[in-house]
Amino acid sequence: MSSEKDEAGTGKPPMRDALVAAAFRLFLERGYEQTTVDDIVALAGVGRRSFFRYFPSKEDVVFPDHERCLADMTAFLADGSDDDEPVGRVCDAARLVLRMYAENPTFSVQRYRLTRQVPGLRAYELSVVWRYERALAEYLRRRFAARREGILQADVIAAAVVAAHNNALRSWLRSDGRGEASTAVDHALAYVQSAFGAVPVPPVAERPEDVVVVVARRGAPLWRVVQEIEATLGRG
Amino acid sequence: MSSEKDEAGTGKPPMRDALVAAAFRLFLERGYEQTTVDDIVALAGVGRRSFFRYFPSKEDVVFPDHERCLADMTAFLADGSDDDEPVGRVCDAARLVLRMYAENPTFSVQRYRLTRQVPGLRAYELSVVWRYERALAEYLRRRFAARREGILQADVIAAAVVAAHNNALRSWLRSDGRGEASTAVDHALAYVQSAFGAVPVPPVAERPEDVVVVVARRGAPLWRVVQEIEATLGRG
DNA sequence: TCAGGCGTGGCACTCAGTGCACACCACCCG
DNA sequence: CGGGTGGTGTGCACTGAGTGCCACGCCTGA
Repeated sequence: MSSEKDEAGTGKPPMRDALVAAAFRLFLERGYEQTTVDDIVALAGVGRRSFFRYFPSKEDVVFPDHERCLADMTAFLADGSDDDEPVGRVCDAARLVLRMYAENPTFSVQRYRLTRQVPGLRAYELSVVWRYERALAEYLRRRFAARREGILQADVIAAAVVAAHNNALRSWLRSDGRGEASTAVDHALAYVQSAFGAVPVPPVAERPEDVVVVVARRGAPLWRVVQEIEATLGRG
Repeated sequence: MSSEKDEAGTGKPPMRDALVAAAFRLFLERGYEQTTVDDIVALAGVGRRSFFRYFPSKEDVVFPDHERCLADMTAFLADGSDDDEPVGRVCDAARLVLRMYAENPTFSVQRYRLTRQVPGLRAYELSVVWRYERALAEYLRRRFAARREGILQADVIAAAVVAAHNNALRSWLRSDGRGEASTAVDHALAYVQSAFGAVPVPPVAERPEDVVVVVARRGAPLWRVVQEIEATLGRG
């Protein structure tokens, strides 16, 4: 094992990457459950104890960058101002996750195939996704603190955003990472935004003389009302 | 260990129940992770091997009835006719889960406290919830097969229904199972139904003179407009 | 009475994960 | 220069979950 120095100032320990690479080689050629941690460390040429220094569990080696991504998302949500439209903000936060997947399409596709067929990994992925969802929900709870049903709305909208994101992400992964991932996700998130009323407003901002009048029957489905408004406002 | 006969035709093996009882006694008095399977089988007076005959893993003993409940939900969804309103149907399916929790309030509350503080159990619960969500989503996918965005809508609505249900369920559990669980869930599910268009509408439907007029500046954030409408319509 | 199924128990084994002690290396300090 | 000192990698022994296998008792039907 060459004791390589950390080159070019990237703070990445090379050993960690070596373990991920060795793990995936074995997972792909003989399956996740058929690979023991001993196999991985043998191929990587390191001690078994070191594996658990970098990854708390065998499953963690399959999701090596989610911890960082979750931190990025939390920071992104904390950075926002109170002028941000909340639902749009959490949609943008979800796009951060997509970007991480899109950075390494082949790796992401391999991991997707792995998690699809190994129940243990699927369960682990659920707990990862759950943490993203919690981060979004906590943000929305703060932003909706004034609303009567803020907590409920926050949880539901966070779940919907995550579901839409995952739907688009998975369809992209199923296509072997061909095509542009972001368009599918944009489309899916737009659906959620339309359902929950918040639509990006950016371009039209300065024409205060334009006024829209909407007449709605009390008891009408809210989404129909929103659809009308969207149509009237000239987008959607 | 008295070799009791199966009384009154309930198809329940007594050994299974004895294991659940022994497990929860130990979990509550010394914690989940501090209790080994050996402890459980010793208290229940059975062989260690028999534990894994009834429960595939130590975690399963905490959720002894979810398997049956999931089967009930699947059957319920399969039984429905094509005339059912789909979103209403999945909401009713979610209420089945609530009913299971409400059948044993004290047990449900104990389990809730346990899962809240043991990460491993939380992860396991996620995979249980995921299976419910999949069942709902599969049903909606079938019902929405004709829609352009049927798959996306099915996944998003299923996630929203589950999130709303869980939000209400947890608030009920946090109150130690006091009060009526169903009212909170009804309320939460009504919010989801209003967001996704299928509104029961029953009582208000016949008053076409109730009209809401909203005046909005073009370019105003749509979510602000929606907030006004929600307030005016008297929900939210 | 014997044959065969079934529920159960015991035993040994694999493997993930942990605690602990030790070795090595860099850097700092007197 | 010698001796701390902290971080990082390693070896070892141990716990505990989960599994495969086989043997035993029990019940049932031929």
